Amino acid sequence: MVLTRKPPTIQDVARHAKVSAATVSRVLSTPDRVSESTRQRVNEAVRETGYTVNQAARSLRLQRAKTLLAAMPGIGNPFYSTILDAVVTEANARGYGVLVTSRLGDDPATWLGDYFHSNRADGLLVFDGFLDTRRLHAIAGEGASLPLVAAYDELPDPQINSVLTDNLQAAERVVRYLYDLGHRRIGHISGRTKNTFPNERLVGFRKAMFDLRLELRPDWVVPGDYTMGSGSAAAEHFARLDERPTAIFSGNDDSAIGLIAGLRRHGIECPQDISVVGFDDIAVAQNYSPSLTTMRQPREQIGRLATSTLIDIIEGNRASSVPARVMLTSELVIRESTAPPSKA
Amino acid sequence: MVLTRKPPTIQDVARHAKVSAATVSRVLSTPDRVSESTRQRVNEAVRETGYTVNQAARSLRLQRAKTLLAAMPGIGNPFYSTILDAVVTEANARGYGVLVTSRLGDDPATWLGDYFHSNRADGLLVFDGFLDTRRLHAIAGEGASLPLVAAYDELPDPQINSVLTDNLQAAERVVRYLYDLGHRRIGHISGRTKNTFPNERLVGFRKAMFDLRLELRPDWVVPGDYTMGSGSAAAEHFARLDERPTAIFSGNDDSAIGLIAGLRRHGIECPQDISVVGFDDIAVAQNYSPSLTTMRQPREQIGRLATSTLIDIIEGNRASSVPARVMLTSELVIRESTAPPSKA
DNA sequence: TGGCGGCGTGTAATCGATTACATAAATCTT
DNA sequence: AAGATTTATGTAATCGATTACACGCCGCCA
Repeated sequence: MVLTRKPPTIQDVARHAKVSAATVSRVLSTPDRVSESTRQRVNEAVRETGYTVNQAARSLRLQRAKTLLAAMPGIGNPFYSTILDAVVTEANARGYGVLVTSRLGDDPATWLGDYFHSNRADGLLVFDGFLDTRRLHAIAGEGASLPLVAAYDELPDPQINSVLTDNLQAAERVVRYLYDLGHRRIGHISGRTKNTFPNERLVGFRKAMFDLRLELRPDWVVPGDYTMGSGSAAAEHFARLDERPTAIFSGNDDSAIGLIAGLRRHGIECPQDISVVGFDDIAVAQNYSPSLTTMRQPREQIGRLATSTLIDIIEGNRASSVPARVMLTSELVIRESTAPPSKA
Repeated sequence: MVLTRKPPTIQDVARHAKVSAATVSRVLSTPDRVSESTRQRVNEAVRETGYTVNQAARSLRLQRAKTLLAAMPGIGNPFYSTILDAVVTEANARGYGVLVTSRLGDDPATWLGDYFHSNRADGLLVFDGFLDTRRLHAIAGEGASLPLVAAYDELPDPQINSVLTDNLQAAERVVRYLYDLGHRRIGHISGRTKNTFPNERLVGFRKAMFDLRLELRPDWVVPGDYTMGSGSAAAEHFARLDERPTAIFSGNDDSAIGLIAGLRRHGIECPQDISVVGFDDIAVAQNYSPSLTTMRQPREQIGRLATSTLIDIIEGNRASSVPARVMLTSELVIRESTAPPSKA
C-alpha cells in the first residue's frame, strides 16, 4: 500500500482498473451486479491504491453519517464510562463511529440539534437526566423525527425509545433485604431530586419503607448528588445525630464509599456499627473495604442494547410505530458492608 | 424556527434573503467582505430558516472534518475516562467534535488510518501503549503526515508529538519517599512490560532502588496488568512469602486497591503491617480505606493540553518543524496507606 | 471625460461518492 | 434469424458548501 500525498479517490481506483467510477462503487456496495472478472480487477485496484471511501462525500450523498452521538453528564464518572465503553464497542462492530459530548449548560437542544441538522450524526443516545422531556421532544420533534434512545433513567414519556433498569423495584428490594437482615431503622442518601422526573431510587425507598410500615424519619433521608463528597457530607450529618439508623441505603456506590470513609473518621465502623448498601456495583465496589453490598446495574448491557436499538431504528430494522422500551433487571450483590444490626 | 421535513440548506437561506448562495457563505465565514445591509438581511434569513451548515458538505469541500479521534485502551477505566472528559470539553470549546474508539485487536494501523483517509477526523489522539511506535509511524507516515499527539506514556520516538508525565522520575520519588519513611525492603507491582517501550514506572523503581543501594529481590517485583484483579493476585503472592517487604509501590491505584484488599484477607493490614503507595490518584484513592498515598497524575491537564496541541497542529498555529513535547509533573499525595515500618 | 482601482455580488467549478437512466453486448425465444 | 430480454457498464446529475474568477458599479484623478 503506497501512501501518496493525497488519499486515493474512487476515480483513482477506476483508472487503475480501467473501469468507470460507477463500477467501482458498485463493486463495493452491490458486488452481485458486477461481473466476476471486473470485480476481481477492481478489488485488486482497491488493494493497490489503498483506497478507502471518503465518508464526507458519502455522507453528503446518502444523507447518513454512520455516526452516533452519545451525550452523557459526566464521562469521567466510572458509571457512565463503562456504558460508553459498551456503546463504542457495539457501534464500531456495526460500522458506526461514536461522537461523544458531555457539554452541559447552554441550551442542549440547540447544539444537540446542530449535530443532526449538520449531518454529523444519525442518531442520539441520551444518558440520565441530561435533558428533560420537553427538550428531548424539541429535538426529536414530531416533524423531523430524529432517532433517539434514552438510556438508563426512567423517563415519564412513553413516546421516547428507552432502555432502562428497574430502579424503583430494585430500590425496594434493597430495603427489603435490609429488613430481612433485621434492620428496622433505615436511612437513605438520595441523588439530585430537583430533576424533572422523580428520583426512582428515592421513590422506591419511600415505597418500601411505607409498605413495611417502617418509620421514615426526615433526618435519616439526606439529599446528595451521587458524588463521594456528598457521601462524606452525609456521614458528618449522620455522625452528629443522637439516634442513628442501623443501616443506610446509599443511592449509588460513590456516595456509599464516601459515607463509609466519612463514618470511619468518626469511629463508626461498617458493618459492625452500621450497614451500608450501595447501588450500581462499580469496579471498586468489590475491592473496597469493606467490600460493598450493592445493587448491580447491567451497565454493559445497557450500553449495548441502547446502541443496537438505536442503530436498528436508524436503519429501519424495527417497526417504528411502537416506541422501543426495554427494561433490564438489577441484581443484588451481597458482600461485607451489610450485617444484621448489632443491638437488635 | 420552523422545522421543515428536510433541514434548510444554504440555498434556502439565499432564496429567503434574495441573494446568491455564495453571499450567504461569505456572511458566515468572512462577514467583512459583505455590505452591512446584505449582511443583516442574510443573518435574518438564517434565523428565520434555522439554517445550520451541513458538515458533510463542508468537510468534503474543505477536506477538514472539525473532528478529532481519540483512541484509548479502555474507556471504562476511570483513569482514561477522566482524560477523555477533558479532551471532549476542550475540543468542544474549540468547535471540534470527538470521535472515540477503543477497538483493540486487528491491526489498528489499518482502521485508524481509515478514519483519516475517509475524512472523518482531522487528527488523532493516542493514549497509552495502545499502538507501538512502528505502527504510529505507519499511520502518521512521513508522506501523508497526519496530525497526531500521543499522550501520557513515554514514547521512545522524539519525532512524535507528545504530552507526557514524568513517570520515571515520579516512580523514583515514590521509592525515595518510602526510603525516607524508613523502609528498606520495598516491593513493586508492575504493569504490562511486554509493551514495546519499557514500563517507565518499573524502570524508575529499579533505578531508585539501585541508587539507594537497596536489594532488588526478584520475588518482590511482581508483574501485573494494572487491574484490581492483578493487585489481588499479587497479594496472594506476597502473603505466601516467608520474608515480605515492608512497603510495596504499586504501579497504579487500581492494583494498589486490589493489593490492599487482598492482603487484608490474609490478615495483613495496611499501613500497620505494610505500606502501599499507588499511582495516578483516581477518585477513589482519597476515599478508600485506608486512603491511598499516591502519585497524582494531572490527568485533566493531560487531556486538555494534548487536545489543544493537536488542534493547534491541525490549524497550523504552531511551527511544525519541531515536534511538540510537553512534560507534566506528577505530585505525591501523602495519605493513610503509608507509615514508617513497624519492625524497623 | 476616460480610465483605473476597489468594492460587492453573482456564476460556475469543485470536493468524492452514489445511482437513475441510457446504451451496448450477450443470451434466450420461437 | 429477428426480436425480446437480461446483464454489464458508462454517462451524467446530484448531495451542499466554498471560492476563484468575472462582472458591474461607484468614485476618484488627471
